[in-house]
Amino acid sequence: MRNDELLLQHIARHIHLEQEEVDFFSSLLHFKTLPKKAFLLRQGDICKTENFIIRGCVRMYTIDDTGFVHIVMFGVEGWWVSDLFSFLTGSYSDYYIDALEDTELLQLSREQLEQLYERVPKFERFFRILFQNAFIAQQNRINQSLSFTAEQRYLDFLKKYPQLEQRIPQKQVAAFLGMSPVFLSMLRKRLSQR
Amino acid sequence: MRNDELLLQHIARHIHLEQEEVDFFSSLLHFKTLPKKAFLLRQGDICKTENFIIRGCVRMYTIDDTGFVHIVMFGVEGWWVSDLFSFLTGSYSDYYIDALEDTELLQLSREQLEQLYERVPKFERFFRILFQNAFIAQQNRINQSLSFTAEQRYLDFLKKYPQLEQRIPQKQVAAFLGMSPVFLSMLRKRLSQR
DNA sequence: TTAATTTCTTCAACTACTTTAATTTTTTAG
DNA sequence: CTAAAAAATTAAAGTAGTTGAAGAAATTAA
Repeated sequence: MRNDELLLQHIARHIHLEQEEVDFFSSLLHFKTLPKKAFLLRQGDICKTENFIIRGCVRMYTIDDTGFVHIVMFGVEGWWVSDLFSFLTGSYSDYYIDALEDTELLQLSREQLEQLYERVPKFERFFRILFQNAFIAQQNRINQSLSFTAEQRYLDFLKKYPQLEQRIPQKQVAAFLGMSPVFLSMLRKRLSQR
Repeated sequence: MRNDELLLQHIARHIHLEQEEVDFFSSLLHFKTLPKKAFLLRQGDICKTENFIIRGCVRMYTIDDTGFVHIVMFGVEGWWVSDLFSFLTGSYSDYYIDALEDTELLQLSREQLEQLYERVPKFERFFRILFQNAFIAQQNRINQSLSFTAEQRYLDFLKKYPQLEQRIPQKQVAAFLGMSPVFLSMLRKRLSQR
């Protein structure tokens, strides 16, 4: 199987491409493996790529003054990750991205992306829909962080990403949900006793 | 001044339009006034429009089981508001949108938007950039809701939207920042005493 | 396989923030 | 301009979630 199979499937859901457009697109992609614990981006770096995950799992996070980790997103197969702001403006990133499992990525640099928009404008549509959906998901998450208790956030996480909990250490789940690992452990006990 | 002046300026920052494209676009817009306290959307409604604010101020919020208001976003001049998920899927909305001041809007329905994408595909680019920027802003807000204290969130709000605090009741600011109005009042006192 | 490291759990002390309720100030409406 | 309603302040009691510390369990590495 071609390593861009998954990505092409995702694209085909939203736009139709001619074979030559597929070939051009594929020629722009750069394949990269990221072993577990390796960094894709560190605070202070400039984010040079948009990254599509074809296998594995990454987290994107910040570290505060007291050394705590706060996870802004997990990325698994079929997701895009990058610090978009740094990527688009060339500014230094506040974020870290590293691999929680051995991971395989397809990368697009900014110049390549711009070439792509120019040569195949249909990709404007593809990314418009991609960001539109990402925006909706984030708006929902913001709403829940305002209106849900820690327990509700955890239960919703289980429902929304049923497979993810097995793959990710519990303390990372806590750092994603905005609670301490100790409290998440307590929550889980309380829930299991019902 | 034409009532679509502001919107056309925003668009011109990202794409170039021919006069006939401008005219076609303008012909799709529907002007609407929303008096203070009037609803643009209620929970249970289907969101039928994307709304560009040319004057005034709105809030988008949910109400939880205990009757509390949680504000997901404010919108002022130059911002788009809608429940995108409901708008795109036709599902019932969880959100309320109402006006905090007398407000004027330009509205686009889904059919009109689809016509627009078809006749002037450059708008794919415009909305791609719009959602891309909105995504970045939201990602930042999620990160801050995870890693900032209530005080840091308030100070950042003041810095990011210096003009907004004058226009919006303090309790709404609290509902936006994810703290109780009582606590925000305490915070402000503490800060002013330094 | 074992040692080393990381993660998870449990408990108790603590704190950032909420809740309730009473008073004052500001805004709105007639 | 005045009355009524809404918003902001203050104080006190309460609670959801944190912190720190110590042991148990699981994972990693050699």
